[in-house]
Amino acid sequence: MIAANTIALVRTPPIANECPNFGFLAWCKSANLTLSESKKVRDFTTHGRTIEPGSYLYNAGAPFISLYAINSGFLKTTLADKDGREQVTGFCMAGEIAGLDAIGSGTHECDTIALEASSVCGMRYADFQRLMLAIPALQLHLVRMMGSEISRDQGLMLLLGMMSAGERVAVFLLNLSVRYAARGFSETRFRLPMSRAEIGSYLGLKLETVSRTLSHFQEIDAIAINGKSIYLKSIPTIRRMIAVYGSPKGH
Amino acid sequence: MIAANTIALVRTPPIANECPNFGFLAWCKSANLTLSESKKVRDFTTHGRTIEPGSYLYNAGAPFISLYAINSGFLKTTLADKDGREQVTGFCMAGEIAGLDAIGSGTHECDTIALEASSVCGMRYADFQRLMLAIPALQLHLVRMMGSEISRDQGLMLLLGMMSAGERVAVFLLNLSVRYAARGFSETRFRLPMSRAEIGSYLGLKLETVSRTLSHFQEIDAIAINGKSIYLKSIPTIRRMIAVYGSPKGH
DNA sequence: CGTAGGTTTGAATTGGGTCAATACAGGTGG
DNA sequence: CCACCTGTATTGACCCAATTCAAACCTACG
Repeated sequence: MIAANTIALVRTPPIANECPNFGFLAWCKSANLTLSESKKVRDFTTHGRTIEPGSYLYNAGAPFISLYAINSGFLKTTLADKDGREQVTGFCMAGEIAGLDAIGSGTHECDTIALEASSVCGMRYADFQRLMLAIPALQLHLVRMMGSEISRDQGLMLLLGMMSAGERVAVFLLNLSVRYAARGFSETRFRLPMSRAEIGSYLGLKLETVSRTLSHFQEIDAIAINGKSIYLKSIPTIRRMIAVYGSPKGH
Repeated sequence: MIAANTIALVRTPPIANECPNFGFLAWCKSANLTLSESKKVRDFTTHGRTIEPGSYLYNAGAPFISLYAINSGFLKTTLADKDGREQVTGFCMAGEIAGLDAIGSGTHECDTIALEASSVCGMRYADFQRLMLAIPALQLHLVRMMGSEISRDQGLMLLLGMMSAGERVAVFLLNLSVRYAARGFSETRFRLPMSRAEIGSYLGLKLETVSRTLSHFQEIDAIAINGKSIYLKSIPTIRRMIAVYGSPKGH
């Protein structure tokens, strides 16, 4: 232990370098941990695991070992019912945490799959629990994270329960825009790393409907889209699609 | 303090009597708390608040003060988007906990409204947090509860995203059946305390569709229904409706 | 350069929504 | 005790948004 610490003093690069851009340390900051607490977290963190596009970060049914902070890349989470039908339940980008779905049951309920080459930091949940006992702020932060996951899911339920295709796609684009902006990327020009079918699955629509809706948005000059590259030409117009442009199910 | 304890020894009825049937103490048991830990929880619990049908346990936007354990009765939670459209996001029955939606943000996101006369026990979250620091098992239990809330929501997302009307209603009936059974009630004969419109809102359907689907289930002799009373004549038949009886959106 | 997977677009179909009329249940008051 | 009234539930006829089926079109990649 002492030897390890001593060595660490010599060869540990600045903290930021071990979790480039995003990762658990950025996350510690948002949890308001002190520097020494952050160091404790770092000691239990594995760095820089990379995942090829199309391969799994973890499988549904796998025992819950670790939480993952996404450093870079883009992943999807999918949930299957017992009849084999599956639905995309979320997309994960740099700066976000994956694996929360398993905390309740101890088993992953989702598959989490890279859409493009991604890099993650991992932390064993057993270690995390031990740290939580020592660092109350960490505990609160976990609860808050799970709370926002619940809010997110409930927003999606609202979307799936009562929005028209146009509204769903608009919500989806605006949500991505906000998340890219929060990470310092352009809020108007970005890539859609997922396929039309995956967007459709997430929104409860068929891929053809997604494609048609995007074409329609392009016709009315709200966006320009070319394959996976999109440019939001008028965010206000897109925003106006929600709850104004036809909501056949709304009251 | 000492005086209070002394008095308590004399006049405190058996724990169960303060939380009849369900409530926080039943819940402590499922959290594997020791008796003395349970007593601590009880000391912070308010008992027997009753809510008239149609009135609110709490409003969306209200600051998060307490968690509630449902003793008896039946409530719904509804979520509204900014355009005023609202959707039922869940039903709560005796033995379940309400208020978890607020833990993330500190503000209730849902309205929670009694469908029939209900009685609840309350516990201030501030006290709960303090107890969590003292009782690690409580902490784990909260996290597990939030985890199951996430699972529940994701199941509903699956339902809303890819199931036909028949499947949705079948899932709904089977889910209620299981929950009633878990509480010692009949799994085949029970009441639907909510209106058709509320069922529809929860399932992403219109009330007419719910009514038609129930009538159809009755025609094929899977159920007998009369207003709010239902009898599941053949649970296997209902189970077979899921993913077999037409799934227009399924693959 | 050819093949495979993803995307766009068109035409036909349909599940569930909308509108509307009727039936029923639970209270209320005469 | 019954006639009335109000809100909920059922049922029918029609309609439309989104799905399904199908064909053509890209784009990437070996």
